[in-house]
Amino acid sequence: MHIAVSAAGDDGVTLTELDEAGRPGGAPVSVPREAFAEAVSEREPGSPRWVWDDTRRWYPGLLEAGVVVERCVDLRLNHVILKNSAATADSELALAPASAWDVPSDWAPQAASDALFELGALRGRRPEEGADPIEEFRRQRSAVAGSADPNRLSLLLAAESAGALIAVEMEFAGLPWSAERHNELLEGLLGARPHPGQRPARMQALLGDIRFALADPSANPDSPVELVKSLRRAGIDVTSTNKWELQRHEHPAIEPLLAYKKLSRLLSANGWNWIDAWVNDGRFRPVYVPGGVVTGRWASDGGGALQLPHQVRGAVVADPGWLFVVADAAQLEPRILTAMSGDRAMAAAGHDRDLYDGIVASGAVDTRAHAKVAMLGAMYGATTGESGRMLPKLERAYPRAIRFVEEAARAGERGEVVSTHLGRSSPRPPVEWRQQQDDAQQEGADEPLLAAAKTARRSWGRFTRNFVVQGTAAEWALSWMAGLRGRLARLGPGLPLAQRPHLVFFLHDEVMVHTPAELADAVAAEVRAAAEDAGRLLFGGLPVQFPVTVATVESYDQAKG
DNA sequence: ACGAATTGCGCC
DNA sequence: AGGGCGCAATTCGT
Repeated sequence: MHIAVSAAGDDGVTLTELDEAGRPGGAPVSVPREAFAEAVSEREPGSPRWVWDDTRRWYPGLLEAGVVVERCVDLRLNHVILKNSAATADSELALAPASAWDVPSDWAPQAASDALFELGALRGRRPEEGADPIEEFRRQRSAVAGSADPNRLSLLLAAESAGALIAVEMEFAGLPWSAERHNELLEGLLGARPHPGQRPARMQALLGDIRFALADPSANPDSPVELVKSLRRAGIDVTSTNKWELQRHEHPAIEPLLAYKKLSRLLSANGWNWIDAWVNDGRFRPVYVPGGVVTGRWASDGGGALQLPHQVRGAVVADPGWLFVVADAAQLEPRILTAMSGDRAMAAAGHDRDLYDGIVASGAVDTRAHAKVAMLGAMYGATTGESGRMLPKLERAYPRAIRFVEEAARAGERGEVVSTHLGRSSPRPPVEWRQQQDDAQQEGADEPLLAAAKTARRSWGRFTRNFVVQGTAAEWALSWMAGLRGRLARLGPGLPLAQRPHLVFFLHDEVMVHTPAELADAVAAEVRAAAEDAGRLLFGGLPVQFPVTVATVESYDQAKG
């Protein structure tokens, strides 16, 4: 059963039962905002699917009232998918002009301070006209029903909506974070916390080494422009200060300089200021943004949640009596490519073992490192270097897989749209791109113009090449996590989220569950089972495995990393 | 002086 | 001539 949730006046909520096609069934029921959570929890035993415009708008309040929602339809996220999908291109929804449903969520993130939250409540609330959730739900059901493969799209929409629930739940629970342990890690690497504007001792010492090695007492590694000048004066022929270029040179200044930059990065991105800004009551609460990346990956807003450096992962510490179950999907993207392309040779290479080892065992390349760089290159569109050299070997052994990504690249170069397995489609190239290609076709187009157009064409091809793999991997990961979420709920039936195993972190192909220690083994089993489910859901009977590595740990740095 | 763009690097 | 991001600090542009 579906129940639509919509705002009624300033401070009420209307609940309307809907049938499968999205038509209203019984009479709508209006309740005051204060009674909303209770009204939802009363319905829970029958587990309806809650249909609402924006999970971030409705769900935080429910969680605070102790209500965990089992299933939902996030109309805004699903709208974006259907609006862009090639599978629903001729639907009423896709053909309609832009509306309130095309505007990104502006509901105040839960992580905002109270003061900001109050401010957000006063402004930034869009008018509701043209945004009737019941009407939108009907349009979405109709678009899916009229597509060539409603099952795949339905799965995608369900997974995306489950992700929206999980994102809010992870913000609600927070990632357990020991500020004390973090401080110890920083002190070990940098020295004691300095006064504002001062360098930590370890960086100050390295600065001395750099200046000595360059024979330049005023060298300033914090300024790329000045640093390039200093390096060139010392006879080091660089044009930029990035790590890649610096590493190629042999000079006593290079090593301390790279060490300095590494520490400088740690200090500015995840140093003491970061702790002050982001850790409260032993929890790090970033804002996750489902669907924040065009490929369907999540993005995050604030705190750099999806870029936590390995250096500080030791500060992610489970509560006393609790543990983390950390799991990641092994070689996810190559396996996704294997399944999408139906490459049986590659499926065999990855059967019951590390896929890269299997590629070596097949004789295609000589080392695991070569297999890995060649596969990544194939999926990213590398043409030069080691990766480019390995590619022909890979293509001889696995022609179907390699041709699959090549096809996606050629389509992009022609300006076409490509789609993931479940039907999320790539954006069309920007109008300037189209214009540039057209200009290059004109008679008398000069050489620089032709070259620039070709560069842009290849670049868009690399994007579409990667889109199909990265996007389908995101679909698998969402399905995995959504299934795991349901399984975790059954490990602690009726318990509030924070008192039973719950997800606390998600990083593209990796999940982390915070669990009472005695349930850790059960959680690990659910993680594996959910991964098997995800493979079956997306690819049915194809003989492609999606193994996961699972570690039960007290702190994040103990997971393989 | 200020906002926009760039650089550099962290994650997958 | 290698895909997708977010963030801080520097540098550019007006």
